[in-house]
Amino acid sequence: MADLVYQRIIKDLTRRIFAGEFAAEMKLPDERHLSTEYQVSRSSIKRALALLANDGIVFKKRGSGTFINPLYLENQSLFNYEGSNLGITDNLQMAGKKPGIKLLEFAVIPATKTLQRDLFLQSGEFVYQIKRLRLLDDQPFMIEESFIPIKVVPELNQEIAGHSIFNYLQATKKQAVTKSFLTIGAAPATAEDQKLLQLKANEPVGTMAGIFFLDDGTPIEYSFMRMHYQYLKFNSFVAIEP
Amino acid sequence: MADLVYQRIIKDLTRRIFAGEFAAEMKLPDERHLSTEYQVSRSSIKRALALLANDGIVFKKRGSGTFINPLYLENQSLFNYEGSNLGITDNLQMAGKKPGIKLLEFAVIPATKTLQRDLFLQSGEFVYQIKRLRLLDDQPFMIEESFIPIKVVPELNQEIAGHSIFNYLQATKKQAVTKSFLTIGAAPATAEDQKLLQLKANEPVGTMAGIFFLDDGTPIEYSFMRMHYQYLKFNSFVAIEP
DNA sequence: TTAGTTAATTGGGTCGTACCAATTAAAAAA
DNA sequence: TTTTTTAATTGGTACGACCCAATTAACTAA
Repeated sequence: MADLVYQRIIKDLTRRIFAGEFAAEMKLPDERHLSTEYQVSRSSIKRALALLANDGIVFKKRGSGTFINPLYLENQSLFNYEGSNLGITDNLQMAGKKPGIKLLEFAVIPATKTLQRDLFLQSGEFVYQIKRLRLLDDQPFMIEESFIPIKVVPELNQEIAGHSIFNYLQATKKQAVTKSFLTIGAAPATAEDQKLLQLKANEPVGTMAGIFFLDDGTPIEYSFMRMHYQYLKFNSFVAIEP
Repeated sequence: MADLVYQRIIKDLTRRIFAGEFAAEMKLPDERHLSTEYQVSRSSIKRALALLANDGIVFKKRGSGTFINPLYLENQSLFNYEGSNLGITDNLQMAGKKPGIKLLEFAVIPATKTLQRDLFLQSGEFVYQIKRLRLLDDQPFMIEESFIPIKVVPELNQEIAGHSIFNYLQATKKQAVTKSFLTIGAAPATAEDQKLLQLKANEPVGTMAGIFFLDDGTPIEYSFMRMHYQYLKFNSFVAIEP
């Protein structure tokens, strides 16, 4: 993973940032200095910094320097899309917790109108309906209901659904889920939410609904997630062109 | 705008894509061909294509080519972020509702340690503390507490704070807010939330905390927002590198 | 024909140079 | 001292060279 120069730089700079090495000035050394320090070209440094800036970890001011985004230090996102997959399982491992999955339901149903549109299916096609409870260190935190077209993984079964489906796809078909379109929201907890997520009466759930795509643009899954509100920390860096 | 090479390429390629020039194969010419065609270096072509891929307009497959994302042609609005400003007011106008602002508090306070760090202020600098209730069609939906450095807009007063500050900045200083770093979450409603937002006992609030930046990277505002949960709908297109 | 191998195609990564543009620091002038 | 001018600093853009890696097309052998 870190065999590429710019990825190595990103990894190390991120580590140093979170270790507080630049906390005094909240500013990174200039590009030319980093270039000689890491013994790589300035181009590679620029590439690494550009990606860090794109994630909102740092931001650059021409003529002034590259500065650390202080908010990023505070809120290390639960859904910190690093690595090679967008799946929940993978990202939570990075948070240092042990992810778990409890399969609640597993069925095959005809795709509804909405699913046909969202997953680009023809009328009459079928999808898996998979309801799972996600755990962190054996503590439930999210209810996930997923719909996956049968034609994508005809061999899917309860055994596979008990683990990370994205990991299975990547292992067997070498197809990584690299894009997603999500809608984040909040809602009062239902009775089921309260029971499964161990919520008190007035505690809400965070919701995430969205489509996941393979690298080639194929929509592969529609998911609706309800999670313990304390676990919904979604960081977003938005930049629009002037 | 289009005086830069890669921006010129992006603009022209986008035009050609939507004109259907490549609709037959849904594939762009290879990078080396584009390089000679546009009489620019392959590096610039790569840069342009990388940005197009980043927006989900095309996707690249090593060894195969650069392909047009059919989803983008079919449902452009899904991926597009329109507008020239990030402010709440502006975006909600698009939803067709009439935005309103009720000023709750307006004060000048010394920047706290956290604010000093988040807004890159020196010790001893002052900020406006502005608490506002946001309305849509005269219906309250969000409590917003903002902190803006005095030095950015020394002339700010209660009159101005009663309207969109971002619009004021753009109108008077020609400085648009083009970047933001937000953390989205959910929380149970406090007594104040319930009163101001007319929430029932078990109904939660959505929270958004973040920094807003000018185009040049200057942090201009730290905001903490608590909104009626039905109004928290945050769309996010995430793509990671394979 | 089929299966396996090789070559060509195509995007990816790295390096280094050159110059530009915005900011800041230093120096000079008022 | 204050203001203005100049120089140094720092990120931005562009170019082109070189090689790598994944895919596809062409070729070869069974």
